[in-house]
Amino acid sequence: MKNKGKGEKSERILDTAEELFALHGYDGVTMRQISTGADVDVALANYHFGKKLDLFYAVFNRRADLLGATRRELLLANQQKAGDKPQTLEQIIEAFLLPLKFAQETGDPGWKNYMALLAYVMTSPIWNKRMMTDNFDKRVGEFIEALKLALPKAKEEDIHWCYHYVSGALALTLAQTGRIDRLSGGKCLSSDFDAAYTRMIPFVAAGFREVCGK
Amino acid sequence: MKNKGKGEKSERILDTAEELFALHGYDGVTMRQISTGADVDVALANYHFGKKLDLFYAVFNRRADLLGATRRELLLANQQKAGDKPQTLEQIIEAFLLPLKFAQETGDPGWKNYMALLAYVMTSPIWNKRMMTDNFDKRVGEFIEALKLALPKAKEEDIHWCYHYVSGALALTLAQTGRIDRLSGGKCLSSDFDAAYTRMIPFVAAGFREVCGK
DNA sequence: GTCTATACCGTGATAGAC
DNA sequence: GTCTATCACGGTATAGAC
Repeated sequence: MKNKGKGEKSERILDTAEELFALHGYDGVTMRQISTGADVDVALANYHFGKKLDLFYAVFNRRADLLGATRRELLLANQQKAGDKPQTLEQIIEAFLLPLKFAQETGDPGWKNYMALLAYVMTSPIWNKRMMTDNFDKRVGEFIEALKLALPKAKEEDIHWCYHYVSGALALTLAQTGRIDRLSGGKCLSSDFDAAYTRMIPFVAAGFREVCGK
Repeated sequence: MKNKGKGEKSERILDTAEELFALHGYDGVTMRQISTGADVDVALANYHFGKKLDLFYAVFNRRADLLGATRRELLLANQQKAGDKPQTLEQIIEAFLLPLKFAQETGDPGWKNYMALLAYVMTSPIWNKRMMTDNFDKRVGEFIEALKLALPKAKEEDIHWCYHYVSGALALTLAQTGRIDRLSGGKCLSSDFDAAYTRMIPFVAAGFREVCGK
């Protein structure tokens, strides 16, 4: 039976691959860079995970499930709290964003790399189609449904476009490009997820209300 | 003197490279794919543009100047129209977004590819640092200044973060990943820039007002 | 000056021996 | 699990045709 990530070297391969893929993209990374970074033999990644492409999927899927589960839990918990009334917009958006903030706060640097990887996949025409479909789209569907309940007057297209803007704002945040650092002369930091999320929630909530009606 | 883009083959190389880089990223494209796509010899791209990296820069810079100039013109025209009063938020945001809409409406498919390329560069930690600094940051500085005038009560950090959200929403739109098509069951289309821009303006304007104060 | 044919050499992914 | 060989492919330089 193939080791599914229990071995130490196996984990190191995933961690290194995650970091490098996040920074340089799939094609910008070689198996040799990964094995060198993980301090293992060139062939070991192959042995554990198969081809390069399968390693990429393994890296992406490792944390995807956990993220999806946390999002779902938060959304359901809020729904129970709200009882019969629809949730507020802010609650829904929080349930969507907070799991990423929590992950970041674990201190595991792997999560930071994973977020940049997620941004890469979200914004790539190629990878988005191949990878977001299986792992994320279903969960997003649940959010869209919650949004419809919270915004009963809204047209469906308007909700979808607004969700798209949230998704974009989130993706650029996850990408941690360092641009806001430059543009603000150091007053804001790409690494400051807390600053990003606290403003993002009111920002997008106001946007939703404006476009989708109160 | 080297041909700076006047020759027909030279243009074909740029167009093909633009399309492929936009879709697969820098490392995902080979010089041979580019020359095959442009139907020219492998060595010709080298002759006109030098190394692969220089070709990438040539592709990126070709339309960057035009885009920046149009943005500047619109911003200045609005400032003159407004006279002493500060511009409205909506005007500023429009001056920022409309040039991309216009470019799209020229019907030149190259612009569509360029937009996806721009999204790629904007969201990549590596390329953002290398390429957005020279070409775009100065112009963005002017927008941020205009925003400060329109939102006199705002803290500088708040403006920067809100600009960051706009930038993200825009990047994901430019990337044309096709995700909104899937999630909306075909009700919305990635290719429909008009739908994207008309909602984006009120969406982000409301967000700015919420976070940065009226 | 524009372009093609071709050759070079390094590097990459991966399979198979151990 | 590891080491090594294979073989294709990639970027780029050069020589010379038009």
